[in-house]
Amino acid sequence: MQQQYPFREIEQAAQQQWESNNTFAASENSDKPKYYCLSMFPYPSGRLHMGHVRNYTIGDVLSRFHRMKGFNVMQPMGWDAFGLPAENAAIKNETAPAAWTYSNIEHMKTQLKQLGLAVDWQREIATCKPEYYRWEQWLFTELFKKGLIYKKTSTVNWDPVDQTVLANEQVIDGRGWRSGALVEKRDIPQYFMKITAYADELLSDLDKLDGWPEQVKTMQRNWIGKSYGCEVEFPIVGQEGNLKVYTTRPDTLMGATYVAVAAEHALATLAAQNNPALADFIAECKRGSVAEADVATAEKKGMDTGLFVTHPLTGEQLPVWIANYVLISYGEGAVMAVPAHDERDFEFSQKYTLPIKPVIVPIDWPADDTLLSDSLYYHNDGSGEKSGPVLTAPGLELDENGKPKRDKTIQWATWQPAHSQLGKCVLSGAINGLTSEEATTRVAELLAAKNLGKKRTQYRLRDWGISRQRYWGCPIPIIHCANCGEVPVPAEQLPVVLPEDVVMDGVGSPIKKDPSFYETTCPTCAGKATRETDTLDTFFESSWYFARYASFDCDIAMVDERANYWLPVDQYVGGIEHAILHLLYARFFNKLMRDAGLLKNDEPFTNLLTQGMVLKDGSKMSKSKGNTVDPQELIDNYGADTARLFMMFAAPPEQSLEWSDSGVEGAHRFLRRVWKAVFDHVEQGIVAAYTSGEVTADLKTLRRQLHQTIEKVGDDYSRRHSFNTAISSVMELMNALAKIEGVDTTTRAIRQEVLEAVALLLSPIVPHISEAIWAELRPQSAILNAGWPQADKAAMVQDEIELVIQVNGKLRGSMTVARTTEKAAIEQLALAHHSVQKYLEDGVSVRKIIVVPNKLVNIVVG
RNA sequence: GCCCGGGUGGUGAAACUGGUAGACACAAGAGACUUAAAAUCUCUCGAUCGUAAGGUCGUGCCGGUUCGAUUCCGGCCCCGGGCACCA
Repeated sequence: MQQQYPFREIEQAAQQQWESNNTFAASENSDKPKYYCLSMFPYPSGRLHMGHVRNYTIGDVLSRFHRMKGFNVMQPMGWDAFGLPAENAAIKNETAPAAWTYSNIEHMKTQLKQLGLAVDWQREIATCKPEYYRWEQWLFTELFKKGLIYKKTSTVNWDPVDQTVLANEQVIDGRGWRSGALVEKRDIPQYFMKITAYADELLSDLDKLDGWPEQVKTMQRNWIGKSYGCEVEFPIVGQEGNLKVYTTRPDTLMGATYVAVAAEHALATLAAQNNPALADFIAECKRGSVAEADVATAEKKGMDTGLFVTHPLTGEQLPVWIANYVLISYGEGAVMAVPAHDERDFEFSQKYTLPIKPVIVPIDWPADDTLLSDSLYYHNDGSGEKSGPVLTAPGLELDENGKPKRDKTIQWATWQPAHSQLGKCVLSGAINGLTSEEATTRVAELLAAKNLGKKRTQYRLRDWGISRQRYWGCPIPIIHCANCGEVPVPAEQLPVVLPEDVVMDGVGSPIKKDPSFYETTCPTCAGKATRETDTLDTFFESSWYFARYASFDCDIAMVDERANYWLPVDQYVGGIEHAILHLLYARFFNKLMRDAGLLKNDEPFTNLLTQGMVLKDGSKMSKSKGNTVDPQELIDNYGADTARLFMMFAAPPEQSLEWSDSGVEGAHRFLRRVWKAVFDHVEQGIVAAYTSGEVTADLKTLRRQLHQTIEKVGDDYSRRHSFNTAISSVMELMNALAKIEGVDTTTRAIRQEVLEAVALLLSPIVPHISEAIWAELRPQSAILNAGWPQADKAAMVQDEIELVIQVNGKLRGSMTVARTTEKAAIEQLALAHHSVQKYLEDGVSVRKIIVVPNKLVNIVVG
């Protein structure tokens, strides 16, 4: 054994052996329970970054741990290979996106192998290869035939100078990133997937996902956003037809003081026909990006259309406004505005001095008939502090200005109706006195009687637009025929292959300018026809790759029976940034594939671990911030085991991780200490690990710690995913071992026992060094066959325990008692304890004694 | 703006079910070894008062519940993730 820790040699040797023996090849023919461990596949951007190292180390630790626990493990790897960066790189470097992508994959694959991942590389897939995307083209045609994919117009960011569609990311402060031109919204026809048809199941099945973080499920629930409300129709004054709105608060209908429509709404277009000022305003609203964050943070602006609608219940005429805070894509693209009970409507009404009419009060307010009409009080206290309107009832105390006193004892004077809580209806005619819940039902009935509305369930979730006007993506398998319309490409003509040998000039997609791609014949009538030249959203590829790994080499179907062996994925690991979109789309695809008879499971991922980001100097490592650390240097200088150990030790996996050069040094130092401890032991000759016999108290304590550590580390790996504390407890064990100096037979046998266990406990995290030291400790056996160590329960038993003594909850001392000491005896010992005595003087009496078993005694005096 | 997280020493963090705040590391300081340096090893290390014993304060801020709160509740501040065409 070498005295110095030879990490390069060790790592190379181990990796070569794993590769030549196909050590981590997964097979469906096993008696063991299966464990499918999947990490989110990387986009082949060129080089591995620290986020990859963290993600894949977590996945590898879980894979290797489960392998040791006796599972039939599959851990695959592949490439999310289509996407925008390849086009940008192609324009910049004058290379084809395909060539750039393939060379990146080559390099990154080498890097991943240097990390020592227990991956089954036979199953590698790249989504840009026809043998992968032909199957999603096939699924597309099937879903198209079923009506689950359809075409409609929708809005994109348009760069009027570059004449191109921009991704949200490419819009900076409302301008195109290359041209600097003001971006416009433009409507173009696109394909959509009917994810809303699965909204209910996507929502309700979240309850089955016990292995998912609660925060992710909450985010998905809110994203789907099921709401129960009402559609309400407002007849348009002087014209045929009604303006339809959707509201979640029908109980506030009597408080509506205007209606607002989105700039894209048909009524807005109509009103602008003979009104240039309005047309200008609509044009202004259509500037800027389509991103919801931009729309929602924009200053609230609006303009009166001059049109009026009739309130469906009161007959009152309400003005119609165009407002930039109304989203065309949600509900009906129009809202009834109730400034008294909606924050946004309130802000808008303040700005444009529209009336505010409070109609909801807390349940225990006086009955409506005691409210006088002049008791309605619009409040703006002039303090500059934002304040809603305040309702006041007779009998309330008013100050010298006639305003209700802001006094805590008079609840109403400080209650601001603009906060949107539920309550009881007042000043509301036919629904006076009803609770919000009762009013909701009653309003629906009243509207239904007039044929001007009804109850409706609404989702925030929208259908998924999948068309992209870009080159480097999967071609949409549709043929446009003048006679037959949109014809899906027949299965036997798939795949529609994306030409890879192209030149990117930065103006539009090469296939849109390539007749040899788009000119074709109609599969139905054989007449001249053109291919669709849009490509699919890259989320399409990443929505089903988890199934393809099981059937990676199947060339007759999208997936085969092996998918039903491996799925669902037992453990999915990836960044928290994918909590909504990717994970929702993948769940959706799983259900689509199930309903197409391809899969049996309802949900794709049983357990989910969302890993935090890698930061440096408090912010995310990224090229643009110039704060990246190249993992390659780390691997070259310290080895993969150090990189892995540091990543797992620096923070729990779900939290963000702060990069630290000296932390890496520390991780490396620990591995050297482990190596040295084994070297020193082995130098004197290896022995059989301790099994039984008399031991000294110190050795007994060491063995107790050893077996407690085995138990804890197993729990940390499996239940808690708390790799950092697993490592720290092994460090503590090594520190304890270092204090034991004896060289007698028993001590050496116990040292052997500890070191063997340390190799096993650390092996999921640092597999190379663990394998090497195991080979020294047990020359005739392989660590990969050793399995997870068993904790010896008998060795873990503690005869004496330390109890903390508190007086009034403050720490005053501690005492050691036998484990079996009775509660009463503990109380007496605590009262008699010297640290307690001075708190019992001066006639204070003991009021209560609380004994928390194995923890503490708290004496309450007073 | 909306939804979801997070905030603990000089730093990364630990405290798992309301029960000893700061385990384990990093950095720093002191010492040992060495011709010297590196490496390694030993000790100190939240703030504050005290010669010491010991006391007081302390987990973003304000308030509450409790014998006891980093942990539960209410309100606020700051930082991060997502917002449907970045992946």
